[in-house]
Amino acid sequence: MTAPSLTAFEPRKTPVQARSTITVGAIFEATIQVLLSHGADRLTTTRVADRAGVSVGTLYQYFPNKQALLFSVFEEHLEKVSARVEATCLHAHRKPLAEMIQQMVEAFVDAKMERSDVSVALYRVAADVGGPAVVKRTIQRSRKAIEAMLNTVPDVELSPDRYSIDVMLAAISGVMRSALESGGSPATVRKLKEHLVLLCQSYMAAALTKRN
Amino acid sequence: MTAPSLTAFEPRKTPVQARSTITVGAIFEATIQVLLSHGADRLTTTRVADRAGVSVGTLYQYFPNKQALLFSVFEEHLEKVSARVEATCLHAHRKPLAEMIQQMVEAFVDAKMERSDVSVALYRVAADVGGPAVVKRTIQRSRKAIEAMLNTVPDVELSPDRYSIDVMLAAISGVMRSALESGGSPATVRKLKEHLVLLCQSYMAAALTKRN
Amino acid sequence: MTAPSLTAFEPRKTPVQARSTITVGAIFEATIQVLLSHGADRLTTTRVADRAGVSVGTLYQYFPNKQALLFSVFEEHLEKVSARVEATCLHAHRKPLAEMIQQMVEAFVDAKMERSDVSVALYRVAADVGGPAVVKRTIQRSRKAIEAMLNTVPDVELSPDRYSIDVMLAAISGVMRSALESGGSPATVRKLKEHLVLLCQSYMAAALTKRN
Amino acid sequence: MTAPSLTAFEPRKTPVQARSTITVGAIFEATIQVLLSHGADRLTTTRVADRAGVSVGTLYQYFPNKQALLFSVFEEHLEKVSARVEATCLHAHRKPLAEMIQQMVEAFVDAKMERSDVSVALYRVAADVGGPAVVKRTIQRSRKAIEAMLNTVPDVELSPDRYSIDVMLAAISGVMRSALESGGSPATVRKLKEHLVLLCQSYMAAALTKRN
DNA sequence: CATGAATGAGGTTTCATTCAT
DNA sequence: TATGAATGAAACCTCATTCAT
Repeated sequence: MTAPSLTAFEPRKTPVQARSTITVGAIFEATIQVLLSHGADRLTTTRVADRAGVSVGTLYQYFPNKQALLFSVFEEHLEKVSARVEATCLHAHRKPLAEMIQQMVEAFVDAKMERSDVSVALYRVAADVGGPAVVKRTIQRSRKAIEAMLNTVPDVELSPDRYSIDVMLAAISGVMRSALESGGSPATVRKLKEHLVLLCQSYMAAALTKRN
Repeated sequence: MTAPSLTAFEPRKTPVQARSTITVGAIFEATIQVLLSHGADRLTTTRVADRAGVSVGTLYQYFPNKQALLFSVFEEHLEKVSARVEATCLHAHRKPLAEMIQQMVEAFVDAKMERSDVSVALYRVAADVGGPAVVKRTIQRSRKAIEAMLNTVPDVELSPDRYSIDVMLAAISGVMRSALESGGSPATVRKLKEHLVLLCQSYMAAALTKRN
Repeated sequence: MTAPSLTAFEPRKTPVQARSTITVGAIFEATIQVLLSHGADRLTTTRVADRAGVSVGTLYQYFPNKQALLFSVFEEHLEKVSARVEATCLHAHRKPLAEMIQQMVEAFVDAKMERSDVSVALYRVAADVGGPAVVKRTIQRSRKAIEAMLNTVPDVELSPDRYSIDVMLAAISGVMRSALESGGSPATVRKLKEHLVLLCQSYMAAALTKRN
Repeated sequence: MTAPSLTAFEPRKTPVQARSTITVGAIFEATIQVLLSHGADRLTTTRVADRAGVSVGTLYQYFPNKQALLFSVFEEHLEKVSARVEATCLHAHRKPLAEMIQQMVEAFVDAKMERSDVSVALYRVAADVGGPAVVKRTIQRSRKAIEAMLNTVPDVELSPDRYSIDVMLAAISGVMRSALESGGSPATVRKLKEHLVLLCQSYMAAALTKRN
C-alpha cells in the first residue's frame, strides 16, 4: 500500500498480564533479530514467532497483521530517540544557543548510534509500514521540545521559526541516515557529530536572526 | 538480501536492434507508471510487462530479475539529478560563494521536484535495490563537481573540506526527502528552497572558514 | 544440477501430530499415482498436492522442494527392495551356494516386479534426484547381507570378493531394468528369473573359486 | 511424455551442403558440452545454439524440437558403441569362445570409456528422449552380430540362445552404468573389465551348454 | 537461409493468515 | 490461550518455439 492508514496498526489487545508483556517483549526483540539476521524481505511472521519462542498463532493474538508488528517496532524505536531528545532539551533550557544546539544534536546522534544496527534495519521496513507518517508524528514532539528550549535562549528577543526547526531535524536525520547506511567507524561518528553541531548552530543562528 | 551486490543488477542484453531500444524504453516508463499507480509492493513484473505492452518474457530478456529492473530505474533517476547539479556547478565557477550555493541548491531542488512523484515512489524501492550503494556512487560525482566549483571562489584562499560537502549533500537530501514525503505545495517548496539555501550557505561559510 | 547433494533433500518437518502422518502418506501415494498417470515430466507439485487432496502449501511443509519429494519416494522404493533381499539372505545362511544365489535373485526380482510400474516410473526420475548416490547407499546394505551369507557357504574355505558382489548386483539391476522397460509378460519374467539365477550362479562360482 | 513415438524425432532436413554438415556437427558437440557443463535440466536450446555459435532459429532448422536433438545425440552415441562391438565380433569369428567373449566385452567397455563423460551425461537425458526404445533398437544389431559370432565357435555343435545374449548385454550395460556413475579410476576399469569378462564367459558357457 | 526478439503458458515456491484441537 | 497444520492466492521466472526482418 502506498499510504496505509495509521489506525490499522493498533495493537490488537493491550497486554495486561505479566505473561503477555513478556511475550510482546520477546516478539519485539525477535523481530529485530530476524531483521538483522535475515533482512527485511525475508522477515516472516513464522520466523519471528520461532525466534521469540512462541507460535505464529500467539503472535497474531497481539498483532493483527505483519505490518502492525513492524509498525510497533518502528514506532518504539523512534519513541526512544525522541524521548532522549526531549529530555536533553529540557536540561538545556536557558543555556546559550550554541550549547543548546550542541547538546540536542549530540543526544540525537548518541541515541541513534546506540543501536545503529537496528536503525539501519528499520530504514528498510519504514517504507512498507507507513514510515513517513510515524516519523512526522514523532518529529512533532521533538520540534515542540526544541521550540520550547529555544524560547529560553538568554539575552535575545526572538520567536523561533517552526519551519526552521523542521528543516534542521530533517537535515540531521538525513545526515545520520547517510552515515549509518555507510556504516561509519567510531572516529567517523565523532567527526560527524562536530559537523552536525556546526551545521545546526550556523543554520539556527542565521535563521533566528533573520526572523527576528 | 540485506545488501545485494551491485553486479547482480547488470542488464541482461544490450539492445542492438531498433525494436529492442523501444521495448526497453517502454518497460522503463511502465515501471514508473505502475510504481505510481499501484505502489511499490504491488509492482509485479507481470503488471509492468502488461503496462509496457510486452510479455513478461520480453521483460526478462533485458533484466535478469525484478531487482535489476528497479535498480535501473532508480539509477537513471539519480543520474538525472546528478547531471543537473554538475552542469549547474560548472556554470557557477568563479561566482561568489553565496551565489554558488544558491544555484547548486536550487538546481538540486528543481531536479527533484520535476518528477517529485517518481522521487517519492523510488524512495520506497530504494532499500530493496541496493539504494545506498547507488546513492553513494552518484553522490561521489556531485561532490567532485561541488568541490571543483568551491575551489574557484574568488578572493579567498581555502581548500574545501570533502567531508563537509558530503554532510551538506546528505542534509539537502534529507530535507528534500522529508518534504517530498509530506507532499508539499508549490508555496512550501519555495520556502523550502530559501531555507535550504540558508542552511547550506551558513554551513559552508562556517565550515570553510574554520578550515582555512 | 548434475550432482545434487543428498543433504538438500532432507524432509523439512517431521510429522508429530497424527494428521501430519496421514498427510505425508497421502502425498507419497499421490506422487506415485501422478508419476504413473502423467509421466515424470508432467509431474508438478500442484498436481501431486491436488491428487493427495491437500494444498501445495501443505506439500511444501514436508518437503523443501520437488526434488526432495521425489527423492523420498525413490529412496523408500529402494529401501523396500533392499529389505527383502536382506531378509532372504538371512534365511539362506548355510545353504548350498546355488540355492543361496537362487533365493537371493528371486527375492530381488519378486520385489521389483511387485510394483513394476513404480519401478519403471522411478527410473525416469532417478537421474534428477541424485539417483546414483541413493542407489549406491542402498546397495551397500545389500552387499553386506550377501557377503555375510556367502561366508556361510558349507564345505568351502573362501572369502568372497566384495567387488564381485557389486558387479553381480549391478548386473542384476541392469537386466531387471532392461526387462522392466521392455514391459515383459509374466512368462518372460519366469524365464528372466531362470537366466538371472544362472548368470549369478555361474559368475559367483567362477569368481569365488578364482579367489580361493 | 512417457513413451514418445520414435518417428517424431526424425531430423527435419538432411544436410546436403557442406556448411549444413558442419553446423549440425557443431550443434552436436555443443549439446554435449552444455550437457557436461550445465547438466541435463539446464540444457536449453538457446544455450546449445550459443555454444555452437549459431542462432536458435538455425538450430530449429535442423531439429524439429529439443527432444529430436537429444535423441540424435543419444542415438549417435549408441551407434558408435554398437559399431565397435559389431566390428570386433566380425574379427573374432572362429576363435575360441572365451576369447570371443573377452574381445567383445573389452570392445564394449573401451568404447564406453572413450567418452565416459558423455555416457554419464546421456544417462540423464535418455529417459526424456525415448531412451529405452533406442537402446532396444541398437541392442538388436549387437545381438545379431554376437549371435553370428557365436555360431562360429569351433568344435561345438550348438545354436546360441537369443535370450541369453540379451541378458548378457543388459548385464554388461548395467555394470558399466553403475561403474560410470560411480566415476571409476583407470585401475578400477581394468578390474571391471576382468570381472565382466569372467561374468560373461561363465554365463555363456553355462547358457550354451544348457541349451545344446 | 540465418537471426534473435518476442511470446506466454506453466512451473516452483513463499508466506500471511486462519482455525480446529 | 496457545498451538501449528493447513491454506491458496499470487509472485517470480524459464524456456521451447515462432516469425518478421
